[in-house]
Amino acid sequence: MTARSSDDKPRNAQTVKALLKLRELILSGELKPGERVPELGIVERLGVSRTPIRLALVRLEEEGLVDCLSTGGFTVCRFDEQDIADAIEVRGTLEGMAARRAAERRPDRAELADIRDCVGSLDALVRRNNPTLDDFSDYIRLNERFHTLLVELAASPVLKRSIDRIQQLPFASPNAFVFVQSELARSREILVIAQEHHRAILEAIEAGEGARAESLAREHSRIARRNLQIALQNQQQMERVPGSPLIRMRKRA
Amino acid sequence: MTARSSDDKPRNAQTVKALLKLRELILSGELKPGERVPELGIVERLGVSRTPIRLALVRLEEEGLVDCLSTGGFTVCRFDEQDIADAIEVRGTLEGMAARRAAERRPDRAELADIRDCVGSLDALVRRNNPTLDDFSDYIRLNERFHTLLVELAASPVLKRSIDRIQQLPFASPNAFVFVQSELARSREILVIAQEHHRAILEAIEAGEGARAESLAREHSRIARRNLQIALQNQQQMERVPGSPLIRMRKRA
DNA sequence: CTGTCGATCATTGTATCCAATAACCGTTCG
DNA sequence: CGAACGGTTATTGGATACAATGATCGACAG
Repeated sequence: MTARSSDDKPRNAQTVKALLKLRELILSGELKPGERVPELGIVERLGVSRTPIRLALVRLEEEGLVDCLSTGGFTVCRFDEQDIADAIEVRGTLEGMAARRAAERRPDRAELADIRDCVGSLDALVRRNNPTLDDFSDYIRLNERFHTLLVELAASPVLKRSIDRIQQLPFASPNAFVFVQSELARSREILVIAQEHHRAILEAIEAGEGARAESLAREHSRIARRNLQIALQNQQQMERVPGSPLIRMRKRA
Repeated sequence: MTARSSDDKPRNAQTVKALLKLRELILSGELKPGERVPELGIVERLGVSRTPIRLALVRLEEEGLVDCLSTGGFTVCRFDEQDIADAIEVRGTLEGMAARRAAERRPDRAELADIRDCVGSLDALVRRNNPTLDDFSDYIRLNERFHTLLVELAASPVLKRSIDRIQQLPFASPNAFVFVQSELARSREILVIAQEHHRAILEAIEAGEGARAESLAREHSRIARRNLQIALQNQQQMERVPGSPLIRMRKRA
């Protein structure tokens, strides 16, 4: 989609701009859930003609961020707590399948080099007694890398695509709720547990233990579920979840 | 997407036409894997202007049937045997999650009525000693219904959407390989086994046995995997697989 | 013969316009 | 007050035109 020609400017630069900006308007809450996306308003706002905007909206619909109306046009989608939890679980289920497939493939030394390095780096990070904000930043980067490498080890384009697609929902990504950990009194402990999962998943893959790898990867996604529950008790944290304006909070009786 | 106004003609009738026709051209092999989709050629062929065609192509890209080129435009995707097997497995994994979630929800009598009827109808069908072609037709309809109802019982829009998306690949649908069974000498036996799975999945859901339901649903998708293997030995059968022109057959050395 | 360059043509992305239809508002009636 | 209707305005889908760029072909040089 970000089709790039030789000078690195996409051939469809206006469509890319429309897509990025629209996504931003939606995720920031400027375009509110349930409201119609006003094409002409976006035209004025972005300085792009309607055509690329309409192409971008079709893509955003496939991402799950907008729905089309029977009368024409699009509205911004809304998600509730259950949707978030389910998205995390779908990701965990598919990553579980990726871990199992990775183990079943019996990857060789060269294939495992990157993920071993990554787990080693995560280990060194987690071993620090008082994690700084920089440490947390590094953790987020390496965590994402671990998940990416895990999926690549499964060597299945179809599976990767399915995982990428659920992760188009911003709150479904592996790092979506990691920030919650950084604010807990026992934040280091949770890092320790998460890293134990990473390490054990790698170990299971190395040993060709598919069922173990799958179970561990699915349990690993439970950390995000736990963080979701924590964030739900804290409005300020919930506001920091990627895509939070799309999330309808349950009314307090 | 098929946004329909009050008189049942979609407001975007040209875009729908373009989408349906393009999909057909791709799945029938008229637009060949690896080849560029010629917009103007499609304009002439369908009698639709370029705008709806381009909107349809973006949707087909999200379906996985076309890829965009860095130089602009789209090419038809190609899949190999591993992609098919993986698509079936992703579907099975997600349907496994659906079955587990359905069981965990403890649905009441009313919620289970439809799927019970469906399983009952499948039972009556499978009990016949010599299945006719009409029987097979009914089987296909009821089989699809079973899978649809199963996913609905999970009561998760996010999960349903993930399953719908993998099923956009034609060879990943629950019925994609059922025809292979109709041509086997022991075709009734395979129906019996498949129906045992349906029945047991329902039983597990009724009993709230999530792990059992999940395992059964995943094993159930293995029937399609088996039929894939059978079809791979038989060029004529392989040609009848939905989307077969997209599939690159392995060269015989 | 092969590679490079330039010209031409075909294709695609985008902007703009037109027409259809949905939404909104005001008025009237029960 | 609420519902129905009609008129007006706004919005969206589709068609078309224009410009940019990629692909192709022929000529020339090494």
